[in-house]
Amino acid sequence: MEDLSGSSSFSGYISSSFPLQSVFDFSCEEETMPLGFMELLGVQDHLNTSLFDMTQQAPLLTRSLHNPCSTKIDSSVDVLNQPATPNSSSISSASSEAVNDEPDKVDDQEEDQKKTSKQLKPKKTNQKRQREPRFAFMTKSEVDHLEDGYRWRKYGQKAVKNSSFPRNYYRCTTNLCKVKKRVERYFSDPSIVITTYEGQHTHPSPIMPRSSLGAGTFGMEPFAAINALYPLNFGQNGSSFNPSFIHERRFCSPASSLLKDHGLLQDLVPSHMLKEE
DNA sequence: CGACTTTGACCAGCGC
DNA sequence: GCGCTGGTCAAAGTCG
Repeated sequence: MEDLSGSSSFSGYISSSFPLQSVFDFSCEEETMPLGFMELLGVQDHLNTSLFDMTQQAPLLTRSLHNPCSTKIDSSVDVLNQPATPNSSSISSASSEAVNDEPDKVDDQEEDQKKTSKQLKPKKTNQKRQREPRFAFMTKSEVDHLEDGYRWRKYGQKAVKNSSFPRNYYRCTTNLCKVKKRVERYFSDPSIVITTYEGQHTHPSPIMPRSSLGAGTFGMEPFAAINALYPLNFGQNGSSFNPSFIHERRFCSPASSLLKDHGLLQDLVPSHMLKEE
């Protein structure tokens, strides 16, 4: 399509397609962790075994993405730090913005929409759109929509600039649950799916049988498509996204809570795979 | 028939 | 102010 050829950097792609480029903070510093991934998914209280755990049995993709650097900071992005580890149970819910005035806006919208049947949403001035905290990660998968234990309804699809693959928008089908997710393919490697979650589930996973997850077999059928999983960070300082963070994080800070004993990548990545390209 | 997907249109935010 | 792009809505279509 357009300038794809010129912008083969992942960060560039992220910059254009994710409003979260500032969020990819792969520095090795230990920072406060407002929300863990599974907390964002709303499953931490319901499942001891996370999606990350699923991948322990799956070969992790250790691909080196192009051009690690280059970042511009998008200050509009929610600041959300990396979940320490998927297993982390220490949680401080401090997602900076998000959450608040949603109900009011929703009420207004609903009323107005009822009044003006075909008319679309009332305009909201004064305020920027408030967004839920987000968490993005990459998976290597043949299917776009990865099963994560929740039920999702697709509500939109958009062609994305700099990508020949459309972005799909999903919403949790559970009543009162406002969690959304976006799914798109990495334009330079269609086998990689980038999933971005927004918001927190307010309910247990409706379709994930807990008993099937804990032990060795843990019902892999819904997850069979997942070959690899990259957590993408939501950092605070807009430092560069480094696609090789998978490797670097492993080595850069032994004391880092990101990786400690049960750090994500140590859980996920066999050491020999890290050495492979 | 209900749940879900598709798809075109509309709106908001942002950069120029 | 204008145009571009991302995000969302909702009617119509599809599927089980």
